[in-house]
Amino acid sequence: MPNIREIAKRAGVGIATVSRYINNTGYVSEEVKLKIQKEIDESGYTPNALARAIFTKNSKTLGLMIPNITNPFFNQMATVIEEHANRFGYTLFLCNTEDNEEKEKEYLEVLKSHRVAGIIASRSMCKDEYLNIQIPVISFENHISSSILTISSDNYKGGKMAFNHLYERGCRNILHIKGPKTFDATEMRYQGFIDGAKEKNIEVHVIGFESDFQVKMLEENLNNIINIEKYDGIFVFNDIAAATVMKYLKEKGIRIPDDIQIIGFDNSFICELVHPSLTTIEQPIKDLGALAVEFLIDLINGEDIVIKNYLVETKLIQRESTFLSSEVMSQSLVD
Amino acid sequence: MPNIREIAKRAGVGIATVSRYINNTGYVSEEVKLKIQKEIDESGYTPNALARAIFTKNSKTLGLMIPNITNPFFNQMATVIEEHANRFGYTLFLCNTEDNEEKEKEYLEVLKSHRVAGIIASRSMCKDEYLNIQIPVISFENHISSSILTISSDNYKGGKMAFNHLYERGCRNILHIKGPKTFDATEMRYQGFIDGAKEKNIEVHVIGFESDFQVKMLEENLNNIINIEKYDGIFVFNDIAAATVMKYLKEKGIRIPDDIQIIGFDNSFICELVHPSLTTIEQPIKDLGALAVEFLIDLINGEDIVIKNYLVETKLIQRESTFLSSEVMSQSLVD
DNA sequence: CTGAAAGCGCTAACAC
DNA sequence: GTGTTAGCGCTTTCAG
Repeated sequence: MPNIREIAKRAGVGIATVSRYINNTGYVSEEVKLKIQKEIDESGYTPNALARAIFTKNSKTLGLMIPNITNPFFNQMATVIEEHANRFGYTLFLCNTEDNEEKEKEYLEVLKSHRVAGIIASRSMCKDEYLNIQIPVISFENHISSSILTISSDNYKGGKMAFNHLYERGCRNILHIKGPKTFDATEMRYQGFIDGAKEKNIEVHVIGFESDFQVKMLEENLNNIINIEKYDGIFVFNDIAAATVMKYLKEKGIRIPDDIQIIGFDNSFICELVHPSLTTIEQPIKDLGALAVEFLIDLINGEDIVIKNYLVETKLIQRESTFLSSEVMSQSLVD
Repeated sequence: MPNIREIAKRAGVGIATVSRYINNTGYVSEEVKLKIQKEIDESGYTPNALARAIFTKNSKTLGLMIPNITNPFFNQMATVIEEHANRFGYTLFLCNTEDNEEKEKEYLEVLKSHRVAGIIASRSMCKDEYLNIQIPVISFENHISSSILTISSDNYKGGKMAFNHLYERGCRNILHIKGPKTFDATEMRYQGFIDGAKEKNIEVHVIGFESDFQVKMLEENLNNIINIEKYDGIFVFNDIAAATVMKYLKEKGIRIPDDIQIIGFDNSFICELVHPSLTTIEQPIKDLGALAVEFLIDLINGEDIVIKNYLVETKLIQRESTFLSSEVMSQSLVD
């Protein structure tokens, strides 16, 4: 791959002229333009973004720091973020932290060394490392520090919504299967759920679950609930875990929604794939991703962002795992 | 963020000494080492990987070009690839092509400009663009060109395995729901399936499906199969599509595996999530990903790789959607 | 309109 | 052991 000097020489012009032509900055005569383009085409020249970045102090790259690209929520976020970043001319470094502090720290160093223009992070395990970072950072789902804008869906309201939905569908013996304590998002869902129950003076049960997306462990947990059949409604912290619960119930011969109604969180593709389809609280992933990128680009461009917490509304998506409206009619007669 | 000159000045040493210290190349006295480290710590200095790359001609970055990080197969691959790349000190650019030729071409330019050390690509829509590329490339799943090593699981054998399994489980009226024509992988599964059927002198039916991972479209297709209940076994090109088929069947009151047995492909987490759990052909994703990275690193390091096609064995994972062994016993008496 | 030259941050000869 | 210097490929003044 030739460099700009080579192109300049071949085209018989100065190096600055080639630069001006490539970047469309300053005047270049039509005639010269053609000559340069010809040399570029023939040699397969592509400007070196690294050299450019060194000078312009903008690498046009972003770091995406997430626990696990295998998780539907994060891979959907990644898709939206990638698409938007692209629109602004930015390319993404993929950093899977595996919720591992060491790995995240290392990645943070790598991103710094590659001089990424900004970082979008979620569920940090080394929040202190972000305190004196000189790179613009946006966080989603989890709070990192008071100086970093966090974008998330309104998990609290979502949790309350979940409770209220089960309540309205006639459930009075409700269980919440709650996510790991270290995740702000699932913690908020739990809070919203609890508060919803208090408002209706309903006593609810909660069991915790200590790691993300590990179906096996969830199954073990479920076996510890001796009388799961005594509940008539379950709110699970996310869709995949909810699907696992559904499977467990089906295997015990418990009918959904007839015996137990169930509601998840996220509105991932899983909801439509399971039978019966899963009622859930939708997180507006497209909005979350778009906002994250737009705020980050603003920060990169030196704009001041005063807001430190940005909540996006969630939405109930009703499906078969809680009674559909037609069935609710007849059910309410019984109630 | 200071630069190396700044650190050198503050530590009262030469710039080359700092470089030597950082890169552990050449001698530096203990005393000076301490002074330099102190300045690095105090200033939060991180070496500029961009500048370094310009000189060393190795950016220590790789491009991962895949259709869609939302697809479980690709996000699992991405996870393995990321992990291995990391082990060799490489960081990944995430490039979702969406199976879109324009997007892939643009990304190829971006990757070139960022001087990635290598590219791992799958399911390219612009194979010609790879012909004269000056960057090491490894492809997985799909063939790009005769000069590019393709790593994939043995989809042909996998397809045959799927047929044979259904056959052994007693199915004689078998349907294959086949993936898009443009995907080498699903095409090979189809071929293996067909050939397996020929060997047993069984006539099979095949319906095609023209886009990836679009559950809605699959459902529309299914409605066109008037008599799906006449089949007793179905092989679907991947697990998600298979799960969709299962759901469709359940809604029609067809029992799995009693009325129709079903087998998928990939062994993604979906298999364990659906009820009954889904029998499938496992792709050894960990091996595929590890191999892809290792071969790519070899290429980057200038090694010659003569092999142009590397197949990894698939494996049958039997679950409830085809009879489990105990049930097979009694079933074979009937047969 | 165009080119020479300085400088971005780094590495590696090459002297001392 | 260490510092000076050239040069990696680029952009951008600043003359002409």
